[in-house]
Amino acid sequence: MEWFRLSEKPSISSSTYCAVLQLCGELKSLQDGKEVHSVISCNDVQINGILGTRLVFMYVSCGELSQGRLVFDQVVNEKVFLWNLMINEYAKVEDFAECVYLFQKMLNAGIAADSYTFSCILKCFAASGCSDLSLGRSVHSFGIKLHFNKETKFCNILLDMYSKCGDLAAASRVFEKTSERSVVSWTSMIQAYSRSGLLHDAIRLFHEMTSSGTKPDIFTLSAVLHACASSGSLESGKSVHNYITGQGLESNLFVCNALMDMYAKCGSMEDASLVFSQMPVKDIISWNTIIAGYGMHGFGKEAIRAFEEMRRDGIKPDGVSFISVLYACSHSGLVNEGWRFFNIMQKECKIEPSLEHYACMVDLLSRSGKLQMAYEFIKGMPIKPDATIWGALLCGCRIHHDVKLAERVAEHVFELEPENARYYVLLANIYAEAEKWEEVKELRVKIGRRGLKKHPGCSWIEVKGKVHVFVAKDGSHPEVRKIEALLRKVREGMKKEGFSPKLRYALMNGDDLEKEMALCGHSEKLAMGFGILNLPPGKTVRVMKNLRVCRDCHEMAKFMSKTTGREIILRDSNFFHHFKDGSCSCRGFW
DNA sequence: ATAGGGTTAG
Repeated sequence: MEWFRLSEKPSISSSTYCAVLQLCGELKSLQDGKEVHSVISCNDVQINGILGTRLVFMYVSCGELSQGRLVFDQVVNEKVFLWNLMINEYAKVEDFAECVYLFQKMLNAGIAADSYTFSCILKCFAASGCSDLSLGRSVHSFGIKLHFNKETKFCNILLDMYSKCGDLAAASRVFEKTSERSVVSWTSMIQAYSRSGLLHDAIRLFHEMTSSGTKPDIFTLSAVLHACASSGSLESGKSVHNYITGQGLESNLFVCNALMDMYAKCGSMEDASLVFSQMPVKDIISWNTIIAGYGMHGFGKEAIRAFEEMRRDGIKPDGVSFISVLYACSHSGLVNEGWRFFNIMQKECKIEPSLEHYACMVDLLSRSGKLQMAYEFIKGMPIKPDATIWGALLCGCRIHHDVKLAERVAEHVFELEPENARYYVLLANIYAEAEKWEEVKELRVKIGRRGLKKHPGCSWIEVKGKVHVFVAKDGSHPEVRKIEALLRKVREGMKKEGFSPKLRYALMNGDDLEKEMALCGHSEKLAMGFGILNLPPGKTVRVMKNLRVCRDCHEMAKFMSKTTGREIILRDSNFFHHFKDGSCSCRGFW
């Protein structure tokens, strides 16, 4: 710039301006860039396509998209590169409409799009997760006409676009047709299965990939570990871990973070903390993952200890760290500690609490029975509470059987999210547990009228590498008779020791025997029974469930852990229960 | 001269 300022302006050639602008763009110095632009204007230098491109590049690199667009509109541009530059910028800020507009304008101007143009526009489709896929499809077929489907990169971005827009079948077709699959193709397809909830297909594809000779990289490993984590397949996760060690990637930061998360979500905090302790370098995500892991398992004290250790290590907690530690407090009933962190966050760390933080606090208060205080807390929030905030209080009302307050809270929830079946089901359960059958019926009608669907309860367990799925009241599993016989025996044993079935959780109107039968059909009981019958003696029974665990099942699990001498680890939609010697790690806070 | 996939909380 010094040299530029001193030089005789009229003698500077266009290509020199280009070089200087290029530099300004790369250094992101808008001030200098603007100065060069004004010199160009003052000296009446003609802004041709080449110089215009540099100007646009300089502005967009400095984050001045609208300035860049002004220049773009002024210059005559016949080069595809400049159009790509512009389209890519709009794709980055997810301005879907502008991307499409420029794309069409470009075609009208007779400029031939290249594969990069397509990748920019498809990236924008993917980012917006567009519900209407017809545009994406037409861009796809247009790309085929130009034979871009021979290019692996083009296919990969297409695959990703379909996957992010929720069309798994189309994504899979693209994958099948990709002739030269790269590691990115495989990773994207694994991710596509994972996104659609087909976690075991994701894991299967990973094994297919390794046997096909394509070597997974850290992106692939993170993706497959995430699939293991979501499905809770500890055995699959361990086999991936073995692969990682074999490749010498066991010290990689990303891989370790994903590994820890996998172990935590598969119910093994021992393995998670082992990975954590052996990491040579830890970042904030590593710490947040371990804190959240302890929280999920009801190890509140350990979560707090990790949080303090992180601060001693000189890592500044971020918003997620506080969500994790508050969540841990709430699942361990540590109300005072929770308040303390909520204050530290604001006063010491200067972090403005977000909706998630408020949700944690409402959860903390209402879970521990301070329902009225939680209500006042919501009323005093400086930002507008959303459905999850009121939903947390509604959950608390269920735990503490407060029907009156639940009705008031539900009004807020239904107003904010009228289409979410979860909340209607939650209120219906509160009514059912209070035996208010008329109200239950009314709500069921309401759910039906709105065309909403309740997710059926479903549990699964891994035995010898195979996943066995149980759905409530579903007798299709070949061993269901044997399981039921076992459960009946357990129930008799419980009754002898004075544990009566928690009939209010049968959620149905009927006589006691009917209720007891309904409770016995719960999917988590079936899965636990199957595990006890089929796993070698002494081996921990690990069961996953898609919804919250039922209270009666919780009692039975405690009892079974005592009579069989086994540990039972049960993962529900947001928490782990460790049953051992007749008690549970959650100590009632869930 | 430009490019594609991944890890935490809810």
